[in-house]
Amino acid sequence: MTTDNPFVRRTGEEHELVALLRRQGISSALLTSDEGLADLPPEWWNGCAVALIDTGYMTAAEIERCVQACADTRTPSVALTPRNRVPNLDTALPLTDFIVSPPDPDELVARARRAIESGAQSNDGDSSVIWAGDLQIDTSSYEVTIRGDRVSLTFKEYELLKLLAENPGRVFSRYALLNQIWGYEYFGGTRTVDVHIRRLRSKIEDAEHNFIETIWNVGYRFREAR
Amino acid sequence: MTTDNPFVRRTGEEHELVALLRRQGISSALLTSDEGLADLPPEWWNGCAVALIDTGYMTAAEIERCVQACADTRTPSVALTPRNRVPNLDTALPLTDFIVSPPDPDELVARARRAIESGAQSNDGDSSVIWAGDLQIDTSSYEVTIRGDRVSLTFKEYELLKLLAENPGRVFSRYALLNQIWGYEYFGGTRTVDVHIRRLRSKIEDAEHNFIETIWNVGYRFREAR
DNA sequence: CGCGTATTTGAGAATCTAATCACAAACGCG
DNA sequence: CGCGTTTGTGATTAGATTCTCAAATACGCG
Repeated sequence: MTTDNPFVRRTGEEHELVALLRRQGISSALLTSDEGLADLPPEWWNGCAVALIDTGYMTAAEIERCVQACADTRTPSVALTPRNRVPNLDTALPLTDFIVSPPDPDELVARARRAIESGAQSNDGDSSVIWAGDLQIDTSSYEVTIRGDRVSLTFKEYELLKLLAENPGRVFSRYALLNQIWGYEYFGGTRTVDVHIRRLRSKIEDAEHNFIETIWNVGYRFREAR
Repeated sequence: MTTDNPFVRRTGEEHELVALLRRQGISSALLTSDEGLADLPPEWWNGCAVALIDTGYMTAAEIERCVQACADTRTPSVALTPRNRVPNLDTALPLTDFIVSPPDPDELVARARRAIESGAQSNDGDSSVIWAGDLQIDTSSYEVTIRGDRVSLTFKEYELLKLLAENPGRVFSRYALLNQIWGYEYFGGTRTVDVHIRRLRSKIEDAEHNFIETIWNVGYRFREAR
């Protein structure tokens, strides 16, 4: 994230907020004016996971332009609003969230996280999507897509993939998988797991894309993202 | 909104919050426990534009159940969270917003408004007509037309279609449908849902138009618009 | 390299779920 | 009350999923 943009003023307290978020692994920018906003290159926005908009000294029109710029670039936005101006907040603004300023650090971090999360959710209100490389698992619609293509999985295959993909790198023994997905101990077939893994693989993997690794003598795991 | 529900305790400060919102024209309920939540009839939720969840004395599991109940009924939810528990907020929860408790009145009103707004946006603004592909559902006149032709649905069929079509892509389990439309848990009859789905399908679908998808082992969903 | 063991694979049987049907009960209404 | 409509339920059927078994293949190790 470029730090020398003219309109991203970093004086005293403001700078601290961005630093605070960075310490939490969140890249942010603090907007204190709408000057030059329109001229920012797309790359700049890519380096900014969430924009803080300090509305303290802005006019309503300025605030709107900042909020709009964020919305246009799909950057989540959190407005810092003095307590006495909270009632004036325009609910029609495409603002992701707001926080009373001066903000409590924990609350700011929480709101920044939530703002980023909410942006990640595609269209559906409460849809939660697990991304795993080229794989996308939508747990609210039970849909799995691989590089955009829809994959049709059976229930058990889906459960298996979800469990593995939620825990990339973690190795699950067959026994553990049986317990987690089948819900009770099986009499007989630990082979059952193998077969389901096989069918799952045949649906989501091809020569150049391999997701599920076999750990000999132990079990299976989802390949960690590189 | 019924005020004598056992789990919606209205003691001192809490009651004031609901009253405060009502003075602003916002109907709300304050949840302080998850007891009896599942048994609430759909009408109850209709009278509640936004739910305040006082997380102060709840366990994480209780909170999750409350939040989930709101999400299931598409009621916006705002969690009242003590300052020291803000960092523990689970971003994965389908919570609409949160506010540090004890809340500032103006901020609470603003967040309640925004929460309600955000929920309303999920559908088509303020139009009473739901469009879903060739299907048009007029919620003010209870009329359904498909490519202009009027379809005559029974009450339950209409309710079912409306719920599904309002949430394209979202999967509803039979259990969820029973709760939402029938309003209480059924003894035995999950077949009931199947049969109503079938009757609905026979009225709105034909060989080349398929709206309702079956998700094996899970439930049904309205096909997402492409 | 060769052996024992673990995993993968294929195909069919067994099981389970959803769709369908037929009918009964409940409801609304003149 | 009698009739038509809507809703609920059990039985049956069709079809998809899951499980099992055995053969083939891959791996680890001496």
